[in-house]
Amino acid sequence: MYSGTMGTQEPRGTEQPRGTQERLIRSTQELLWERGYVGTSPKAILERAGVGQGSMYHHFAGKSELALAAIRRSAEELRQSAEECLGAPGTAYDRVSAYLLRERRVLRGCPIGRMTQDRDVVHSPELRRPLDELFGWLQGRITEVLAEGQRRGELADGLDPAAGAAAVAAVVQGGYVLARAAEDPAPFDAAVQGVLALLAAQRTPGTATAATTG
Amino acid sequence: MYSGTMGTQEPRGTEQPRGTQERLIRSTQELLWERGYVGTSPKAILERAGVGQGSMYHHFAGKSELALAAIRRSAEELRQSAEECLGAPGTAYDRVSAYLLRERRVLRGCPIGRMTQDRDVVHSPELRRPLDELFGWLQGRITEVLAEGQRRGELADGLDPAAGAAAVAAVVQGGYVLARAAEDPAPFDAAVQGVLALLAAQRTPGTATAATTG
DNA sequence: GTCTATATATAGATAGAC
DNA sequence: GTCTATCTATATATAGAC
Repeated sequence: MYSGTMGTQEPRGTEQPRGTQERLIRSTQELLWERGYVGTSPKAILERAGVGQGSMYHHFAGKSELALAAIRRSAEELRQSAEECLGAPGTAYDRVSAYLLRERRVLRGCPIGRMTQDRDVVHSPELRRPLDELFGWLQGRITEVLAEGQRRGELADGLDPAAGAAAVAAVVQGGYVLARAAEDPAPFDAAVQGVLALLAAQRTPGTATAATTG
Repeated sequence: MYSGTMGTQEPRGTEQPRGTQERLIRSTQELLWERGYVGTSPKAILERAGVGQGSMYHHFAGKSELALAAIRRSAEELRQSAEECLGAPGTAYDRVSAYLLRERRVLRGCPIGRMTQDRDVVHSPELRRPLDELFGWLQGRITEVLAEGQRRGELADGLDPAAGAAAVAAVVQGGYVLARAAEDPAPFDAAVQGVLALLAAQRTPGTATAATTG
């Protein structure tokens, strides 16, 4: 049985090869990102992790339990990464802009968004939950940022924060799709520029770039 | 060998069960949509089509050739469907709005967008080409519509048509992702409303709803 | 805990009868 | 053109030795 993503034993600090369980989770994260759930075999996982089959089935009951740990981990990493941009100081526009423009390896796509195209994942309540939670959090967080911008007088009152937030989140996920179809990051960048320009038009006069209006 | 999507023989008009080859393409379209390329087995295809294994390998060299025919067909159907909205009369905003609001079975996602998450598809130049062409066409077509709106004086000159078009296309694809993560069409609808509201703010004063300005 | 068999089902395709 | 064997490789997991 899988003994929990966080629990039992934290890295000792001087743990060299980082532990079998940890390596299994990491290689599963990578493979799910590259190949999706159905395209990822237990064999590929243990080969990339450099462990034997017995080890894998000792730490995890099977493929789906390992995938659950990997998906949770990826979602948490993504959440932290987004929060670094969205929680930074600056105007609402600046923070959303930072989120949209942060360095991404566009052609690799989103490790969590990708999972929504995997039948076995969305059909499993357990596996789907981390996706739902991450994107729910993300939209909520962007909504907060936009609403705060309105309260501060940076953004037009007519803007619907929740709808704007959904559009921003969708542009990122859809940008990946367009970029992968073209095998070129350009459509992603264009979509981001497009939504940013539309959002910029919602700024109130005088909210140019840096407004330290607490 | 597969003898071409369009060619050799068109439906006779009174052809009852529609032909083995046609049934194979249709069931492949469905399965690729539901399960993706890697998740679709030849066995599943022929079972859904109701034909034997020999028939399938008689008409198509293998899975990838069949997938190519199915993907081309789906892309063409999608193109026609989009053109019905984007080529309709009305203001640029109305036409883009019609495209964004047309009836979609949101939780099923986009049959072509889905393929971008399939490693075997994007790594195959032949299989990826129809995706590239469809999304390239789509963004170009929306760009035209927006640019035309500007020329007609309906939309603000400051709007970048190509970036706006990329954003619109991305919102649709990303909307599917958010909706599937939530197992609920609501995020899709919210994203569409969000981008439409932002676009509406680009309309010039006096271009309310129906402007028959030829 | 980790390893090497072993086992069953399916994937993807070929061969050859009708 | 269509069908039923047949075939090899892999997916996913279990068993049991060390």
